[in-house]
Amino acid sequence: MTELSRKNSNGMNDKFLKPYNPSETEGRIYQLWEESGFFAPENLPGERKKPFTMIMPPANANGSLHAGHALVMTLEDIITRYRRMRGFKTLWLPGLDHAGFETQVVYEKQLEKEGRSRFGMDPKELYKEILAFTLENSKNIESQIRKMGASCDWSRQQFTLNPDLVGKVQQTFKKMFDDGLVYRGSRIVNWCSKHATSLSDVETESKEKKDPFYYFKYGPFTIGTTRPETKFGDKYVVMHPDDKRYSAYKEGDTFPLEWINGPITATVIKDTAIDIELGSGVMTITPWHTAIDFDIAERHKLPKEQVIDMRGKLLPIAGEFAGMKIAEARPKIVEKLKAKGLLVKVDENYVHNVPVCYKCETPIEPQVSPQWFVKMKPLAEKAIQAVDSGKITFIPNNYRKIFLYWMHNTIDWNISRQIVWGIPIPAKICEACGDGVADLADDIKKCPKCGGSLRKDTDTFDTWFSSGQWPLLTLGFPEGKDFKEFYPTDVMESGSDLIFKWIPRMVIFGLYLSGEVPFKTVYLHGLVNDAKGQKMSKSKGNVINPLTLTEKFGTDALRIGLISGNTPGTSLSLSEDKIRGYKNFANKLWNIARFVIESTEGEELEPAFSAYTSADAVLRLERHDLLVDATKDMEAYRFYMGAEKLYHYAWHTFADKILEESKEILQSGNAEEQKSRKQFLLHTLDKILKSLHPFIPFVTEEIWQLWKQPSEKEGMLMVAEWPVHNSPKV
RNA sequence: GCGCGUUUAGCUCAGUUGGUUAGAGCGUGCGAUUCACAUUCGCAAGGUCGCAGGUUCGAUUCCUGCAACGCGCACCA
Repeated sequence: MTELSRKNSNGMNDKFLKPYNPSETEGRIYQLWEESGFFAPENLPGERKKPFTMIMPPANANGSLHAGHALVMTLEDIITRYRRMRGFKTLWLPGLDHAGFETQVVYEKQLEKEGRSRFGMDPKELYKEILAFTLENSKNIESQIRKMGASCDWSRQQFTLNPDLVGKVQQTFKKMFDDGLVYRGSRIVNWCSKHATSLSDVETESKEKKDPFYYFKYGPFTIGTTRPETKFGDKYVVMHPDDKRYSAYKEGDTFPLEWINGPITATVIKDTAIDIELGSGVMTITPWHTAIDFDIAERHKLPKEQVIDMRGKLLPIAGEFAGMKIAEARPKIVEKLKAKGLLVKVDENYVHNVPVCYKCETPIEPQVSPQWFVKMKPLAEKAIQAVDSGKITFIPNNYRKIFLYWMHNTIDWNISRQIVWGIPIPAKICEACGDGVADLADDIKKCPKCGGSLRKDTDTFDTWFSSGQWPLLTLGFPEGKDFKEFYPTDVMESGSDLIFKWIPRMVIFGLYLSGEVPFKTVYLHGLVNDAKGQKMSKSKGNVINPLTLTEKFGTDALRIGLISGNTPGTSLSLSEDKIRGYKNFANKLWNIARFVIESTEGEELEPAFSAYTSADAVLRLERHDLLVDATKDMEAYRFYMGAEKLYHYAWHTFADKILEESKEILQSGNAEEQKSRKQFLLHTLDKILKSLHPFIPFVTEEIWQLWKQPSEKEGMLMVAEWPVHNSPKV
């Protein structure tokens, strides 16, 4: 305080004589905020009845802050600070996600570097190592979130692996099992052979690949494939029932043929899933490794045979090729078929999209595997209803369509993962019939279906199974005090890439467990790309570290640079030049404050002052219109626009025009004119600081502290009232 | 292939329900500046608003078609 209150002979604070220094200021100001306790809603001054709640998307506890996080923190902090200044009982609740598969992948990479592998490690030991790794990293993330100025309530911080939360997630599983919404089934799943786990449909990506497309003679038919290595067990040939070319063949007809490893007998199947137009209109099926084939086999009750094992090697069915990896076996198999005269032709330029593991890009090997599934249809229907009836608003609005499309086309969700890093599935598996049963208390001893003996399930939940319940879990559903007060939350702000992965799951769990939507508004921001609009990636070397930018230009500059011109939903290009420009703005504001304080020496801001000259009255009206306009933008989540308007007003209207002409008035105007102008300047500085505070909290608070020198913490800008009082219609 | 989106100044992008001379930031050029700020100020150049139709008194804005790009989904027959 001594430093803050030191003034020079003119009454000016010495600090203003130097340029604004973010690195000296930010840590100190954040500490001031945090110590005030105002991040927690119950500590906020005044009487606040209406709650405003936003849950922070839990950061992955496995890395450090990237440019995308910086945007999340900025947007959400703007929303939070604005609501707080509007008098809401504001809660922004932070948290961390163990990020199951993601984290395990990161850790496995580290193991690889050390020449170790998770295969063969004691699962408990591995879990302990990853936990230590995660806890270490999470400290990093937290301090980086603080650096961004995030005014979130650290006292309520949550972690998905807190024992309390783990218990609740497991209870949800039990409830869903009892309600018939979770079942165990041997179905075709996305399998990553490298990581040896199943993945949900959103954990795969398609990658364009050019592969040779082979045509083989299959008895009297020609079949095409890019994957000859799966064809060993193919003994059903399928065609469309309406295909005239093959009307001579009847369902169930058999014929002998020479195949890869010798003569086999094939059977004709007719199925409408076949596309007559495509190729020869005939294909053989590999039910164990192709989703469509699996469905056909199910429909016709055909046997399924595994050809490739869970680590991507061929099984004994492949004969001489057994034990080989796919890449090695494929050319050899083609060679053999060619030698036998069965190779008809090869199209070398076949381009297709191959699903790959989104982490390691290993091609997904569909496998039939016993897993836990969530029945999506009944849950999705509720979500559709909620959105259709307007209970959830999407910003931008086109995500509503995407959300609904997704919900109308759900497939059952595979929630079990064969990894240790995650929440254990509280279930037992029957050794005899393979069925599973939810078992929270570990007190079921015999299979309820067949009486067989049981083993404990060693799988863990898909991470989205827990993060899908995040709004409920963080607020202490069902009995927590916070849950009663703050649920449903107001806004969920998230990356647009999570429109499938995360948003629908939260809606589904919210409706299923609590009967209410988890949030009323979904705000989706786009990707943060580099200056050229290219996606940032380590391999391209164009990753911009937000913390480097805060050190160089200050957090405020980064924040407002990320926000202005960034419309929701679309990706933005982040360039250093832009941020540099906003660094100048922080300093400009600093000097505006210095000038106003200096030139109004001896004059106190009179809240009720009204004796403005006619010229000043006009300026006052303009200022009012601008602030109302900006408030509308805030209410409509047009932060990019509000920020720009306020920026433009502060710099190009207030500083460039009004301050310039004030020099004249303050020197040669009469007493009335001078008084009027001084009051106008003081009021305007006051309102500019307040309205810009959500965007650039550090410099505005620092100026405020130096200017007002509040003796009570209630006098902080952070909890000052927003300069427009009523809610303008948007 | 299906769906969603984008296309406006050299670059990155705004443009709020169709309405005079289409805007911002950065960049560029010229000039100013001992007086809050060289992290400054003023002035300027620069756009057939992707292309082709249509609706309208009037279209960057609405509709149709096309093209290019991006994203998502499907497809390894």
